[in-house]
Amino acid sequence: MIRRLSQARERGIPEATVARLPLYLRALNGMAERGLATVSSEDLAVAAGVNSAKLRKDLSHLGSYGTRGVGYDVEYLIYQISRELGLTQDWAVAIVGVGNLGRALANYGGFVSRGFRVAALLDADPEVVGDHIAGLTVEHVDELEAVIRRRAVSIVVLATPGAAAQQLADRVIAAGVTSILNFAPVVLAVPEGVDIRKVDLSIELQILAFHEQRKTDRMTGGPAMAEEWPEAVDL
Amino acid sequence: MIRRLSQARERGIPEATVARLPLYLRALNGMAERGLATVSSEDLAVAAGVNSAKLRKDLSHLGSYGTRGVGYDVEYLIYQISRELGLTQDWAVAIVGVGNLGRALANYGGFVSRGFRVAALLDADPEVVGDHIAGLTVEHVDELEAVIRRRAVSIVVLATPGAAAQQLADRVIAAGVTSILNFAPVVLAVPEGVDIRKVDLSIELQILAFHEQRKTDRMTGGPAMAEEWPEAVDL
DNA sequence: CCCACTTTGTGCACCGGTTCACAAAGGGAC
DNA sequence: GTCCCTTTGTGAACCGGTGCACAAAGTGGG
Repeated sequence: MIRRLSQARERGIPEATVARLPLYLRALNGMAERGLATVSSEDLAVAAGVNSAKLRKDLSHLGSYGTRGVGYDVEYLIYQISRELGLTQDWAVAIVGVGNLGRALANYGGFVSRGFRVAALLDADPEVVGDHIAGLTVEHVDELEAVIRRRAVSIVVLATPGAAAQQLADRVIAAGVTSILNFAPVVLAVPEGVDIRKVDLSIELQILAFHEQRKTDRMTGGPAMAEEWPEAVDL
Repeated sequence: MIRRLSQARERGIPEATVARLPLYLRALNGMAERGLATVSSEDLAVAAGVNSAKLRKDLSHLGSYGTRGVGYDVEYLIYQISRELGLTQDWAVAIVGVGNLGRALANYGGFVSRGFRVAALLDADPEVVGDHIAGLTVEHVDELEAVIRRRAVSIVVLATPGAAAQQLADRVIAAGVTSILNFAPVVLAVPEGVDIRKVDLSIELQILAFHEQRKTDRMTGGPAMAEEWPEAVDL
């Protein structure tokens, strides 16, 4: 991949920084609503739950948008971060799978607020097709490719059972989509150039359980040598 | 914090490894269902979507459970990972906030499957309290502390609007809960020793949008020097 | 204009995590 | 028992990201 860019400033923003920009944006929007004109890195960092040095380094990757001795202009910084994240344009999102989760996502206000527009709902169940949810009519998943093209969908949210996810991912990718948010509990195989993000409720709970166990173990005096495969269990 | 453990093997499992163990577990369960007795690090790594060296190093933190020249015993490894994650015990989970998302979570099968049991649903809306969802009756959030104690809840899922989340977090922590899965779009402040995990749909979409913009920019020849605050916008 | 004060932007040391590459260990054939 | 093949477990180099600490830059008061 060629790395030559016309900009003098190299535009390689670290992934970890990108993941935090939405956090800063949210904190800044709260501040703008409360009428603050400027904010220091220290205050913004506290509001976003990070340390101030990290915040300053993150922002420095976008450019030099602060004023020493003063801080950052709230509105200006909101604009710069929004632009960097691509939220100044509007993104058509299709939700595939209109079960409990798909419905929740369709009705979730947080989507619409910032540049995202739910443009289509699709499902395979004839029982569900035709339902009206969040101002949209559920379409049959057979129409997937046509809908993606017609509505200029660029981001697809997969909220289907695990078994269907890979096949659907293949189809949306074939239809030209390169950004997928996957809620199905499977590891999707995708070609180079396609971005997948995964949200897995069950994994999050398991991570919590690990730490919870660790905490209670500590109080009750450790795992009591339970290192071995118990006799009772059958290999 | 005292770091003396009776075990010879130091039990400090890296956070990154903990986050992948559920992935391995899922892949292994699939293999067990298909009747595989043993699996090599290479095959398991492919199924989990990681590289095999990483997989082996991850598993080595749990102990030396493989056989050189052969691979890992599927059932045995399932047991070891489950035990490490604390899934051999059952965890009572309370879901606070029974809106669209809370309902979806309550009905989500993936919870129950592995050691987790939804033990309570709570909401502030009198309209919702008393509803029967997934075999449970929604209780009023005033009962929060009593319910946590009575049902021995150790993990709380917050699926409320952002405005209510911090206050509710404070209450569940005061009631003795130290593991929280937060879906509300706010940064929660919590004391030392409390584990928070956050799932934020809007942030995931924004990260996708960033990369999507980057990809389309590349095709259309870059951001065309759009570095400056446009004249039209009012500071 | 100059000085004291505030706050940004960043060089640098550090740290956790990833990857490579290989020695060690076990299995199976003969 | 010996040899060859497979696959694990891990030392070591590497890499991205974090946090400290400070110089540079700007503000406001006198």
